[in-house]
Amino acid sequence: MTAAPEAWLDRIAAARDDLDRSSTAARVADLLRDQITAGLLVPGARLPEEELGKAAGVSRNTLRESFRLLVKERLLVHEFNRGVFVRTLTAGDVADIYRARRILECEGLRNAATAPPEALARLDAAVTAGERAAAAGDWPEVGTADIRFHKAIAALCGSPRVDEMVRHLLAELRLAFHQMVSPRDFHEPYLARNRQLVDLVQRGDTTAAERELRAYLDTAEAQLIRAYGT
Amino acid sequence: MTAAPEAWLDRIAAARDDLDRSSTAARVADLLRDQITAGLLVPGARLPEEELGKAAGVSRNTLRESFRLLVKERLLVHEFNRGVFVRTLTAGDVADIYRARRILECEGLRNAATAPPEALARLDAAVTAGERAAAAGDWPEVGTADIRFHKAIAALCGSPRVDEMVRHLLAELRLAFHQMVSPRDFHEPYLARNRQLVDLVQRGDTTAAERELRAYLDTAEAQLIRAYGT
DNA sequence: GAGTAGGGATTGTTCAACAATCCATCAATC
DNA sequence: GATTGATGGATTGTTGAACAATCCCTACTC
Repeated sequence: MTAAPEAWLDRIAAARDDLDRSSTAARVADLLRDQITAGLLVPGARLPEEELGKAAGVSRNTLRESFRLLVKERLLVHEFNRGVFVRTLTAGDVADIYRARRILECEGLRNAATAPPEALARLDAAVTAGERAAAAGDWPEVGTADIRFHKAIAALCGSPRVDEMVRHLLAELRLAFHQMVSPRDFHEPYLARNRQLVDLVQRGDTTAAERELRAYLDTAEAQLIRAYGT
Repeated sequence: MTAAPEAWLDRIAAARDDLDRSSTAARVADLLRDQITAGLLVPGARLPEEELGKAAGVSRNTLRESFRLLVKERLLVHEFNRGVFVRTLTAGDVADIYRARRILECEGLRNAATAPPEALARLDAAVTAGERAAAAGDWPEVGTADIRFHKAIAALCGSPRVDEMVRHLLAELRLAFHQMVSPRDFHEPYLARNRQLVDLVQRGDTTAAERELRAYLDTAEAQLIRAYGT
């Protein structure tokens, strides 16, 4: 016997939105977002309406709706009468993103004691996935697992709005990641620190965990800004 | 002699954006946002494309671009094939907004010690403006001064991204404010508490200030949710 | 009363057109 | 030689019309 008699109905209901219930503009935005976070669309690249619309198989108007969405997510910038471009982060942007991350992620750790067990489990799962990907030499996957880990930390706040903020912050940060020379050199040192962080949380020592997270973010920020040169 | 030889050039560059550099879609979005935050467009109201486009003097396509912006700001909701509506907050939404506010505003207070003096001055200015508006019986203005006060608290973080998050949170919250019966009854008790909060900050007692702010937000949230009934 | 077949109204999307703006190029001026 | 001015092509900004898809109300049937 499966769990509840209506479990499959719930699954259908949950997946309902993802089917047709979305406009083409939203789907094109998803497509572009994927290309950007995967690093295929590099910062500074221009997105011509006519050409891109033809490539995506949508009209200019629909494409422009997609652009508005991604501009609000700070992945694209819109220069009036000039077009839209993939955002290029300044060193100031990177600093501000880390400022916001420190606030939201540290708050997450402070709420670790009262967080539901499945939220804590997600922390461990993300770190484990990162370690496994590292063992397999799949460094891009290490990167996404790392991002999942930090989303899970912030999710300890238990706030959908905080979740969304962090999702946007980390998507933005990917714009900077792709200017790093080697994904491996950037991510490898953090594998052990992530594991240590989870251990501290599971041991209930949130104070030490927060101190460790701050140090973690400080060094990552410094490394990123150093690579930026700006 | 004026300061640097290029100082006026910098001023021009800084003011450059504010001129004509905005699309009609953005201007229409501003218009609608004003109507919503002023409470003239009530939650649940439907915004028909044809009719509204005619009223605003823009085409449907341009109007739809405006809609996308406001949907991302969570002031409108878009139901596929049904249209866009002014958002109606649930009790859960209100709770989540206050959860996020607690995080960001308390963090602001914790940074009060290292914040620049003009940021602290803005706190005092907002509270004073609220007191003056109350004396004049202008209760809507008391409300906007209160919002300015809380934006100033969060601004102590010194992060543009946090500023934007809080701006959106408070804009959303206005959707709930307008369901309150009397603006006066809602805002009046908080005038004295705001003043006390500023005093604590100026005295450097950020711990007491944070405690007071939490209590403040707790009661405001409870009051709002009680009025909601949901 | 429950179910169901129109059918009008609204949204989703495309297309074509034109004005406004940008940008590279070249010419003219001092 | 460097700055300014004019030219023209390319791209964006915005509009209007068109049509398919969908929703929702209504009238009808049983």
